[in-house]
This record gives sequence, structure tokens and C-alpha cells, in this order.
Amino acid sequence: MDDTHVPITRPSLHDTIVNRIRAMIYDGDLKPGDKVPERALCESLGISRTPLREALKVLASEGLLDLLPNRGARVARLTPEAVDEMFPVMGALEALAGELACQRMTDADLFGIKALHYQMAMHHARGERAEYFALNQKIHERIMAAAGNGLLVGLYEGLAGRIRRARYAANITPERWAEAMAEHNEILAALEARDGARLAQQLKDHLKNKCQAVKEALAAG
Amino acid sequence: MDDTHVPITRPSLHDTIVNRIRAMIYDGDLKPGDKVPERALCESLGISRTPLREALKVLASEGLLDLLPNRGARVARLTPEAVDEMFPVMGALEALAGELACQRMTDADLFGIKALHYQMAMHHARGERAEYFALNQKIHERIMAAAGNGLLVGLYEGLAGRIRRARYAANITPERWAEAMAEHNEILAALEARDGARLAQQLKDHLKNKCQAVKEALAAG
DNA sequence: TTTTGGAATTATGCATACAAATTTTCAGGC
DNA sequence: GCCTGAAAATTTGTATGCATAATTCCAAAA
Repeated sequence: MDDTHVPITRPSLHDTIVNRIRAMIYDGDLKPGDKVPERALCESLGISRTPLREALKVLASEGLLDLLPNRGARVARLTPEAVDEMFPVMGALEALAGELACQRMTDADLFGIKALHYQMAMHHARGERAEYFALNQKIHERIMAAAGNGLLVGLYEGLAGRIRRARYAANITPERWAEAMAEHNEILAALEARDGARLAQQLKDHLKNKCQAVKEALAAG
Repeated sequence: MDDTHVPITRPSLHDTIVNRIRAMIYDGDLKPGDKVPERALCESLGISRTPLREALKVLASEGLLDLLPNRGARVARLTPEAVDEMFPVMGALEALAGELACQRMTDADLFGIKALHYQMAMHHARGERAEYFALNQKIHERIMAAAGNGLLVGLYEGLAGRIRRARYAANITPERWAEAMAEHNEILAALEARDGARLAQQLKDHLKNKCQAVKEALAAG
């Protein structure tokens, strides 16, 4: 048999559980510091403890949960120290994505991102914060996707997921918001010019500023 | 109670198993493509299937194993496509580490790396391949460590672990070896000058060349 | 009233048990 | 001889049970 022929795989229960709990954390159903209620989750998901606990181990290895021996799992808190470690890494990953995207993206990719950008600019002009953030995230994801590197996307998503709530929570000031929008204009320009080095630098700077905003939000909230 | 006071934690059985199996894969006790023998491992480790299976799930999420539904776990094969995805990411991570290390490393860090470098140069001169590779790995790890970013180290180790065997297996040609050594001389020079940008670029280039070597080794072996 | 010790309760970690899927074996047909 | 297919054996996925550690609760003492 040829191993390159990957067989059909139904979604496994285990993966489903991992994704469900991940979603609960992203959506805020489980808040940082919360104890993960094993029994309650078993009942609400209609499963036994074994697959649930397997899922908890995986989520812990992703850094989304803390596993305290003999004391269960807690949703990981986002400390300022963790944020300080995460943003430089995300900056490096986004910078790489930018360089690769400049080399590889199709014109369709570029047009798609352009469309999202102008839509985002509109929401900024209207002061629609939630819509702006959603588009913002989508643009970064699209640049990632255009890089055509699945591993890169996976690592980025993992980190982005961990700070997503904090990122939204960041009660952005009008000044910082205008600044971010200006940065995005620069990003789009570099992307259109397919200037990888410039795009990489701008994404890095953009992330650095975002880091500051997230940390201030953490300190405040 | 104050959550910042982290309680004492004995090593949990689960983590122990993860590390043991990881080591078995690194050491080649479990080879790429091998089915992971659940029953046999349970007996040799003296544990039941539950914690073992939890460990397998974690290792799969790290990319070290492939989990085929209803068909068990296999040690992940390193495909050329995976290598093509991994090296740019590792390059970006090493480049970041280089920049951070230039900012943060102590003189003691630098001296330590210098010592390893010259030791490595000696093994190169003597044609001692295994010793050279071991030192080489250590130098890269030291630069990582000097960056002082635990998350970065963790991600790097995860990727480095996945290609470690292939990297050693690379039957390096004398020409490529000399080239690699020259690259390391440049790396050390940039490190001594604490020139982050230059170091980042050199680490990236060095990795790109290594990527080529690993892929050739994969194609050959 | 606050504190302390310990029993009762609960939760966690691991082992075992059972059901469902897969792989293997082997008899029968071509 | 080789292919087909059904039954047996193995393996995997999930549930349950039990021992141990942690938490809670409550009574007694300072």
C-alpha cells in the first residue's frame, strides 16, 4: 500500500472536543483563570471523562490551559510577561508571511486583501470598532494564507488565538486607532508593490505597537 | 489565595511519558513511518493505556506523530514539503533569536558561545562529524537561550526536534561542510559585534543552506 | 470570635472493561 | 494458483470504576 494516499478520515471525537473547548475559550465562555469544569463539560458534551481529558492535555500543550497536577486545568492567564514573549514571535512570523506573500500571492489574493482593507477603512471612518477588529484580523490571516505555508499559519493561529480576547478588549484610543489605520495603509502599499522587505518591517512595527496597546489593556482591565 | 504563588508540582506521569516517547523518537528507537506499539509501550513503561494515549495525542499536536482515526499513531515522516515549510519558519525564529541575543546577551553568554564555536572549528578541522554536529546544535541552542524568550525557545526546539535525525543523517560533503563552517565564522563575528540585523540575515542564509542539505539527504536516504 | 484539626466530600489520575472498527486468517470458488 | 469474502483475532475508542490527593465543612479549643 502506498502511504502517500491518505485515507478518508471522519472528524474524530477527540478533535471535535479540542475544537469545541478552544472555541469556548476564544468566545469567552471559559475565562482566563477559570477552572475547567470537567464533570459539567462531560455532561454538556455528552461524553465521558477520557476523551475530554485527552483534549485538555492537548490544549495545555498549546498553552491555552494550565494543568495543575491533582488540581485540574485552568484557562491560562495572559500575563504581561507572556505577551512580551508572544509579540516578538508573532512579529517574526508575520514578517516571514509578508515576505513569502510578496513572492507567492496571486493577483486574486491581492485584490481580496485590498477589498478587505478598504472595508476596514470604512469601519474605521464610521467608528465601528468590532467590525474594524474583525476585518483587521481577517487581513492578517489572508496575508498569512497567501504565504502558502501551513506550518506558519498553524503557529500564528495558535498564538493569535491566545491573545485574541485581549486584543479585542484593548480599548483603543482614537489616536492609536488612526495610527494603526495609517500603518495598515503602509502595509497595503508594500503589498501592492510586492516589496517583501518593506512589508516585513512594517508588519513587525505594526505588531510592536499592537503589543503596547494589548499590554495597556491588560494593565487596565 | 494569590495565584501568582505557583504551588510545588511533582513531575506528572503524563509529562514523563510524553518526554520518554519524544526521546524515543529523537533517538531513533521509533523511526518515521513506524506504527507506535501501544500495548508494547504500556508494558515496557509499566503504565496503562490511558496516560499513554494522552501522551500520544499531545505528541500528535506537536507534529511528531500522525494520528490515523481507528488505526493508531505513526511516527510522522519528514516529507520534502514539510521541510520546505519548516526551514523558513526556523529561519525566522533564529533570526529573531539573533536580534534579541545581540541586545540581551551577557558577556558570559558570548564567551560561552565563542568557546563552543572554536571547539566546533576544531572538530571540523579533524573531520569529526558527530562531534561537529553536536556542537553546532549547541551553538544554535545557546543563541536561542541568550534571546531570553521561553516561547521562542519552545517553538524552535519543537521544530528542531522534528528534523534532528534528518539533519544528522545529512551526509555532508566536504565543500558544504567548509561552507557551513565559514558561515559560522560570520555568525560569530556578527554576534561579537552585536550587530543584530547582520546576524539575523546570516542565520537566515545559513538555515537556507542547511535546508538544501537536509532535503538532499532526504532524497538520497 | 478566630483558629485549628480532622472527618466527609469532591475531584483527579490511572487502570480496567467493553463496544466498535480494523486487520488477519483461512476456507471456498473461479 | 489467485482472488473473494466471511469469521476470528487484534486494535482502537470510549466509558466506567477505584485509589489517592485535594478541598470543604464543621466542631472543638484558645
